[in-house]
Amino acid sequence: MGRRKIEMKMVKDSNSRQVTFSKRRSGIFKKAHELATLCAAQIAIVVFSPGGKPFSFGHPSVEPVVERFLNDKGKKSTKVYNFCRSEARLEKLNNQLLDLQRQLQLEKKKEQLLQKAMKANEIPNLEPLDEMSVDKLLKFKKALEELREKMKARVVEMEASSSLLLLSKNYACMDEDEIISKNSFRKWR
Amino acid sequence: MGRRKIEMKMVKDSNSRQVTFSKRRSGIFKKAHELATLCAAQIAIVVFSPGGKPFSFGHPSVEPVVERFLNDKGKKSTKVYNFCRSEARLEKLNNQLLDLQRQLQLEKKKEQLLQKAMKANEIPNLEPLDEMSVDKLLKFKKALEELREKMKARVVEMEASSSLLLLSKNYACMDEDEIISKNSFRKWR
DNA sequence: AACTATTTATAAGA
DNA sequence: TTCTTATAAATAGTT
Repeated sequence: MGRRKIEMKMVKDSNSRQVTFSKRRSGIFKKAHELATLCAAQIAIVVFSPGGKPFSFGHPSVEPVVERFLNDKGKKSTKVYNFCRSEARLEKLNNQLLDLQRQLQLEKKKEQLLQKAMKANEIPNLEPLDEMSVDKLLKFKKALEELREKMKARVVEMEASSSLLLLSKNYACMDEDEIISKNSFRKWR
Repeated sequence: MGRRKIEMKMVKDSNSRQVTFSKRRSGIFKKAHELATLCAAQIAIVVFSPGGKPFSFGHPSVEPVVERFLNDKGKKSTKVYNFCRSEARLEKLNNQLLDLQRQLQLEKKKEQLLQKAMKANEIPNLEPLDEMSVDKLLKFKKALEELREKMKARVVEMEASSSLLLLSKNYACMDEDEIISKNSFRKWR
């Protein structure tokens, strides 16, 4: 499009490349705005210039669109990108918290009882914890360990920048089940 | 662009709107591909059709580009999106894990000791836990409670879909020092 | 930044 | 839906 047709290869001259980038970025953002207007569609674009500078366009804005996308994905994808629905994740976190709370209350009560018992038996400075508590803590620890391993792998995978998204994703979806196929996502091509 | 010039308003007819969406989405994705090829640029696009179906294009793929963008943002913005560097976040998680592990080992050892003591003193079924352990667990619980509260607020705010990003952000940055104010988290809108 | 000769995208119609 | 095509829009090279 222009005075001449150009080859679809990287523009070699750095200055020309920057000019082409600016022009085409503007063009794409304009098209995105039109798409959003004409079709009442949400769209987010993020792009890095050859020099590494970030640009973005979003309707209504980048973040909610991206998050909607990432959340949606979890409903359908089986491999790495298994995000869960927010509600499910929240509920899970809540349950973990409630478990912890119950545990702690139990511990505090037993602590009191045990300390009394200790005094009565002249064994100082000991506090109560039943086997269930220890078991639950061990399970929680294990889950966190798995999370850490996944994050490590991810960090390596993505060069210098690790995935905070994936962290929370894996954490929240630890035992999620509703998953289909990763390939169903890229409709383009 | 076409047989006729059209007004830049939402296409009223639902079918026409879907057709327009499909055509223009293809066009934008093609332009994005060209931009990436010509300029060696990274680009990610996510878009929802009028019917709410997600489509995406990414070079090299959506996630790393989006994450780079979000991470970059945190470095420069004093406002909302203060993500932490991945490494810092990972290290913090690691430390939390190590703390938990130490705690558990301590508990297990004390449990054994206490059970022996119990038997010696004829007090059955009690296990050891020192005051430090309880204190640490209480602090951890408190942090998780704060997280839960933030998530709840967030979910309400964003209609049905809560912010996984913000979850992990708040979680990983729980005791970060480069946080400006608690309110600075809800920036959009 | 502006200007155009061309190429490309696309609205309507089939 | 897919294709055709007249026209609008984008843009490569130029000034």
